[in-house]
Amino acid sequence: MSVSALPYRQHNHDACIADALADARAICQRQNARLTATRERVLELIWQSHRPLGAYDVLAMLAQDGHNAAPPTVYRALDFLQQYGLVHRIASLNAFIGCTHAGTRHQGMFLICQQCGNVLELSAPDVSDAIEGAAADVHFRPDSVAVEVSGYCPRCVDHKDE
Amino acid sequence: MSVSALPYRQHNHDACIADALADARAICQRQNARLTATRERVLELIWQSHRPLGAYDVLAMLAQDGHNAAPPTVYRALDFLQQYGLVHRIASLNAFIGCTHAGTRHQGMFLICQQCGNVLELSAPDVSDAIEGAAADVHFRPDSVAVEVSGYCPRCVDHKDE
DNA sequence: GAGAGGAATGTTATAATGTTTCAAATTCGC
DNA sequence: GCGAATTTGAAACATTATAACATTCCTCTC
Repeated sequence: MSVSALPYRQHNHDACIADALADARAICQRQNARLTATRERVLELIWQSHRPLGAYDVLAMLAQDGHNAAPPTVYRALDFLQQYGLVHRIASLNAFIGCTHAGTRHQGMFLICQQCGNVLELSAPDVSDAIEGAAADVHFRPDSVAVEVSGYCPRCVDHKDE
Repeated sequence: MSVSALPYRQHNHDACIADALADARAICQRQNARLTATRERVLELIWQSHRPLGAYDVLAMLAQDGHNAAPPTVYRALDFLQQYGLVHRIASLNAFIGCTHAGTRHQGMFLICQQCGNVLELSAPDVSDAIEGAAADVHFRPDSVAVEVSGYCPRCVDHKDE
């Protein structure tokens, strides 16, 4: 819950990882969910950066550990992590990213930088409200919402044409 | 531009198709874009329902026409249609749907019914504004926005537990 | 209306992403 | 420890998407 809000700013990323893992352990314990070694390792790998990772990227990194895993291993771990709100899947990228609001009730909005690939997850109540409102207007009942915004982060917007 | 706003309501769907094709022809002519036979046929197929179609679904339907096409044919046609705003890709479904706001400047929001599979595209200025605002707050410059809401349409919300 | 140049399509192969299935191992509650 | 349930392993397969290169078609110019 203590994670820096701005991935593209200088920060001690090891702290991001450590925080995320600590949060995950707490969340799983509270819900009697088993954060097994594989699952934890996958979460750690996902958190290596603020760039989303594909399932097969994770698979390759596991292979470097000497863990000779097959695709289902990774997908299962990712399913588990998603279920407990520890990672999100970015549909437009077929990739996964660590959740920066784990444990809190939220509906993510993702700002994806086309240049550097970093993704910032925002919790934007205004956006959620507007979506709920628009859905209610046509009597649609939302279940899950994905807001994925592709564009340029503050660092990259200036150097776009170089 | 004359298309019914509510896919799951009774309507003369042939009119949807005819309108969409007429709009497409006008839009392409205005921009000197070639709406070739294949492209038009793909658009027509996409419009067969208000449910999104996968590229390989389109491919299979083309095959029934006797058109022995390969995947690139379909993907190229879809790319073209997307480029001119005639279809949208729903990332969370890996599928494509006819645009109900073709020709107008808009940023779609998609309401996807988990039960019946119909998709309603809304043009929701409130949502767009909220997203732009939230992005601006963190100095992010949006380029393209995808809002995909999964849930239950009015028709299905009542019969959900049967 | 011949021919050059560009756009569109055909064709083959392959890459990337995700799932099914069943067996083996581990963990949990008793 | 023992049975049940959960988790993981392993092999095969399904689905979605692209690369690369050849060919055809269209348009424009002369």
